[in-house]
Amino acid sequence: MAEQKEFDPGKAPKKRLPERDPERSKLLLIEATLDALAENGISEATVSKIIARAGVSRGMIHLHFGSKDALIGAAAKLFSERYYDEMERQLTDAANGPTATVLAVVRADLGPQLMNKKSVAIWHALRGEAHRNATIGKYSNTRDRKLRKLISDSFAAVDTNHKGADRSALINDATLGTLALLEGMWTDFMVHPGSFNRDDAFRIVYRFLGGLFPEAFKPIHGDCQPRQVPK
Amino acid sequence: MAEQKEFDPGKAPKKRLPERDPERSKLLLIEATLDALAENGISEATVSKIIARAGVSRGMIHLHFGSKDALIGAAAKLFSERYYDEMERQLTDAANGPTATVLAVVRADLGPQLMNKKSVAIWHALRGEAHRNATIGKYSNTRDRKLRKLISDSFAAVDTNHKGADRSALINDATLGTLALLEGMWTDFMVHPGSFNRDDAFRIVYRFLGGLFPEAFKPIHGDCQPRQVPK
DNA sequence: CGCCCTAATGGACAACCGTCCATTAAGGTT
DNA sequence: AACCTTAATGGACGGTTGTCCATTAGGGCG
Repeated sequence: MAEQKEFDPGKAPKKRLPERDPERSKLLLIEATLDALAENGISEATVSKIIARAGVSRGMIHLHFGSKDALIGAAAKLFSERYYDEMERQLTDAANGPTATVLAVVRADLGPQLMNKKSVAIWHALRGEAHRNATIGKYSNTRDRKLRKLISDSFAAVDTNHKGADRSALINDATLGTLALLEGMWTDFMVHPGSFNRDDAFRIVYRFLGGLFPEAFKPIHGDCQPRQVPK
Repeated sequence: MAEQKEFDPGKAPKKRLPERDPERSKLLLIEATLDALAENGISEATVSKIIARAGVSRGMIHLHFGSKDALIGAAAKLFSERYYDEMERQLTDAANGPTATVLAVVRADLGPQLMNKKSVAIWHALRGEAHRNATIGKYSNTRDRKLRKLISDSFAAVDTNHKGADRSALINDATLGTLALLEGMWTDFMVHPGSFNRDDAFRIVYRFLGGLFPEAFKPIHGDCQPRQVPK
C-alpha cells in the first residue's frame, strides 16, 4: 500500500527525486499527525492512522522520532512555529506605530490564515494533552510568551498619559485581556463554526481596546468602523 | 479495594446501608470518570482506571451505562448541571438589578467554586472530545446557551440609552465578548495556574464592561475598585 | 562491480483497550 | 422456608495499541 508515487503515466518519466529522504519522511509524518489531530482529536491520532495518512511504514515513527509522543511533540513545535511565522509575516506588511501593531496582531489572529477550522481543532487537541506531553506545553508556552511580549510592548508605547502603578496595571490588564479575548474567540470559532463572524469578533476586541485606551482606539459610531478582517 | 466503608472499628457496628445500590454505583462511576478526566486527560480515562478509582467491578459500566462513551456523556451532563446549579445558587444570593446580575455571573464564573484546577481540566478534556461524543457537545452547548441568554437579557436591561441596530449590536457584542473573555480566562487559569490572579481577571472583565456601558459599570480609578472575587 | 552505511520496511510482540456474559449473591416477596 | 428479580462480579474475548527489530534495499564511494 501507499506506494502509488503520485500516479505513473507509462514508464516513470521523470524519476529525479531521491527515493530515500529522511527529512521528507519526517515532514510527511508530522503533517499527517497534524491532519489526524485536526480531523479526529487526540484519541484518534494513533500510530496506525498516522502512518496510513503519511503513506509510510510502521517503523518510521520509532526510527525518526523515537516514540509517538516525541512525534506529537515535534508536530506541536512545527504548528507553533508556523503560527508565529505567519503572524510575523502579516506584521511586517503593516508595522507603523504601536496602535497599528496591536490591531494587526488582533486582525492576524482572527484572520483565516491563522484561525481556521484545522488550526483551531489542532490547538484544542494539543491543549488537552499539554499536561501529559511536556513538549507540547513547552511550545505552546513559547508562542504565548512571544505574543505577550509583543503586544505588551505595544501597549506600553501606546499609553503615554499614565504613570506609576496605574500605568503598569493598565498595560498588564490590556495585555492579558486581549490575549484572553482572542483565546476565547478561538474557542467560540471552534464551538460555533457556522455562526461565528470574524468582523464581529474584531469589533468586540476593538471595543475592549477602546475602553482601555480611548485616544488610541477611537470609539466606533455608526458606519465609521475599523477596517475589516481579511477574507 | 474501595470496600473500606469509612473505617471498621471492631465488628461492623452499624451496617445499615444496603449493600446493593445502583444509584450509588452510577454516581461512583461518574465521579471516578470526572476525577480521571481531570487528573490525566481523556486519553488516560480508560475503563480500567475508572473502575479502579470507583472501586467497582469491570462489568458495571456496561451494566449501568451501556458503554464507556455513554458514561463519559453522563459525566459531562452532571458536570454541566453542577456548573449551572452553583451559578444559580450564587446568583440568588445577590440578584438585584441587571448590572449586579452581570457582575455576579462574572464573579461566580471566576470564583473558586466554579473555576478551579479540577473543573478547568475537566472542561478542556471534554472540549477536545466534544466532536466525537455527541452527548458532550449537547451538554456543553446547553450550558453555553443558558449562560448566554442570562447575560444577554441583563445587558438589554442595562442599556436604556441606545436604540435600533446600534443597540442590538452593542448587546450582542457585550454578550459574546464577556463569554469569550471568561472562556479565555479559564484557559489562562489552566495554562498558568501559578501566576493567575482572580482579582486581576475580574478587573479586566470589568474594564471591558465599563468600556461598553460606562454608566452601568463606572470606570475604576485608584483605590475605588469593585468588590473582590470570593476566596 | 562490490562494499558500506543507513533509510525504510512490515511483521512480531506484549500490553492494553472496551465489550460482553455466565455466574454469584443480595434483598425482597410469597 | 423456597423462590424471584436483579445488582454486581470478574474472567474471557477479539481487536488495537505503541514499540521494537531482523530484514530489505537505495545510493554514494572505493
